[in-house]
Amino acid sequence: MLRSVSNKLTAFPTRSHVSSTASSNSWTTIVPALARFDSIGVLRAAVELINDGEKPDASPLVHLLRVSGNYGYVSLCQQLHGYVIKHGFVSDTRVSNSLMRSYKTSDSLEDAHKLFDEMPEPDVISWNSLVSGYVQSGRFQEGLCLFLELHRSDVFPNEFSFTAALAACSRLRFMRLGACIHSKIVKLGIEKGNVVVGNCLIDMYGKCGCMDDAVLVFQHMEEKDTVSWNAIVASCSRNDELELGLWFFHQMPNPDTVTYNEIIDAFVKSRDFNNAFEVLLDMPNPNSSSWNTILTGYVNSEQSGEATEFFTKMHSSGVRLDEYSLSVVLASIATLAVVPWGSLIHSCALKLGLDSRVVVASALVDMYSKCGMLKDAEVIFWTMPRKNLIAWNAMISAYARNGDSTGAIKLFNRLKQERFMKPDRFTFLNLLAVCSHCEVPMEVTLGYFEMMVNEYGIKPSVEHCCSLIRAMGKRGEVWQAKMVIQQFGFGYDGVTWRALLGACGVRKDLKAAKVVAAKMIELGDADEDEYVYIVMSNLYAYHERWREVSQIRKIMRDKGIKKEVGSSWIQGQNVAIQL
DNA sequence: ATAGGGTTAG
Repeated sequence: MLRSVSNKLTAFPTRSHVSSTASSNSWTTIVPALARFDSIGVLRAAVELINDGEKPDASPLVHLLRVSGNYGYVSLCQQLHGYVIKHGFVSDTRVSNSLMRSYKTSDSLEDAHKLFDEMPEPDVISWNSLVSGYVQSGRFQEGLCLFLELHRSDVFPNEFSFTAALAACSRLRFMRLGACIHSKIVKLGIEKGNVVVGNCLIDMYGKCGCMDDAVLVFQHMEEKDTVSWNAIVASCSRNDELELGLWFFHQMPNPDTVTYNEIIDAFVKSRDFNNAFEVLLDMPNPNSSSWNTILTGYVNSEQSGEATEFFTKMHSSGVRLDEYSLSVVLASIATLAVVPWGSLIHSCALKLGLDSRVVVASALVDMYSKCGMLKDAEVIFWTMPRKNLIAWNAMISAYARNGDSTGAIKLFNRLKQERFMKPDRFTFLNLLAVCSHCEVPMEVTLGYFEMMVNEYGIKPSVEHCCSLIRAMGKRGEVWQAKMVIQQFGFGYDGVTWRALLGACGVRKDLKAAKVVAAKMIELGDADEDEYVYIVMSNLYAYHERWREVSQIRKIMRDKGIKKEVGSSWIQGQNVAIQL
């Protein structure tokens, strides 16, 4: 954690050649300046003051740490940490807590946790700071574990302790734990008189799908602020209660940009793009989010063409494009696989300086891989300054999609070596998919499946099992695959049989296919039926059983099933996005 | 001189 053993703070460029302004400064003038505004100039002066031998006490140090943390000067924070240790400030919880905050804001959560572990007597603020650090960086489970640990410690939690924990429950859809925390809050008498706690409760119930409880909390709040109203409107929109949401909206005293964005989102979720667009044009202060909401709506409802058109409109209207605008439009381009548009957005990202943001870079990896440009995806991935699990998964799925099982497995092994990074169900989904599609030995595939269940405690989903079934079926282990289907209780799920039938089709195993097809017809899912007929007619044709082929073709004609003509999705012309 | 912790939108 500590890199500097020098007595001087060197991380921050000081202006030693300039006639020192520091001599005229002192902590009495610097501290109020640091307190009033985060300025690099004042920070520089403070660092010079320390290097000139003026010893700060706790308060200036707290300010210094806050400002250097806000600017992301990790190295300076680390050197100040050294200073703090050397001059015996570690036992000062205020100083240590502000050090923790600096590490958090400069994305060094691990350093913050280490410091926390070294603190002799962490107080409730230290705990809250660390819990919220985990929650804010998306590590919800770890945050909740710490929160529960706080309850077992001798430190007494306060209202601040609950808000981050509730936020984590919201994101994880942990309704039962959230409700437990709610009852604890009521017991401690915190519920009334704290707006933020109430807001978190509304949000938690809303995100967990408990609309009624969200409304109850809202109605019982003695004091409501804009966030409370926004949270209840958001809960309505999330739970497809457009009318109720509008009802709250019309009662709201002072709607702000977030409120209007929620209303846009509510319309978008009910596929009412006209009203969404009308709100966007009528609202007082639309921002990037307002536009992004509609853009996301198009992508989510699989209207990629509309999405790219809308993006062009955003650009020509002078809307400030942010990392979300770019990542969403990249997702729509990825489904269209129009390479020139993708490159255009890539250069747009470079120009805006957003290309190394995790969401943008992950979207670029995904876009290039869906356009079949694996090498470009690799370059983006390896040049990312920070990678989260989504980025790793995007790259593994890039290999999987392009049939490179060696690449996928290699990258998976790299991921396993990463500290603080744990493969999740999506990682294994891609890994198992590539194993089932390529010539990966069955025992290797089974090994990953078992690793997922035993080592990482991930419950296999239908999709995971389908990959396993496909892998077995392709190797002629149809009966074993049938056992997997039964064993995991997916016997009534047409998708699993479909996977097996597909595998039989690959192996040209007519005998096994007939058994599986009969099972699928018995389940009677219309969409699956269609697939059965196509696979079976191809199989009969392969075995030159023309009588059966014409019988099946007749059934297909009667049912109006048509065979899609195979074609490539990659497009390479007609640049329609104008930037 | 003396400001370490919390919530809502894509």
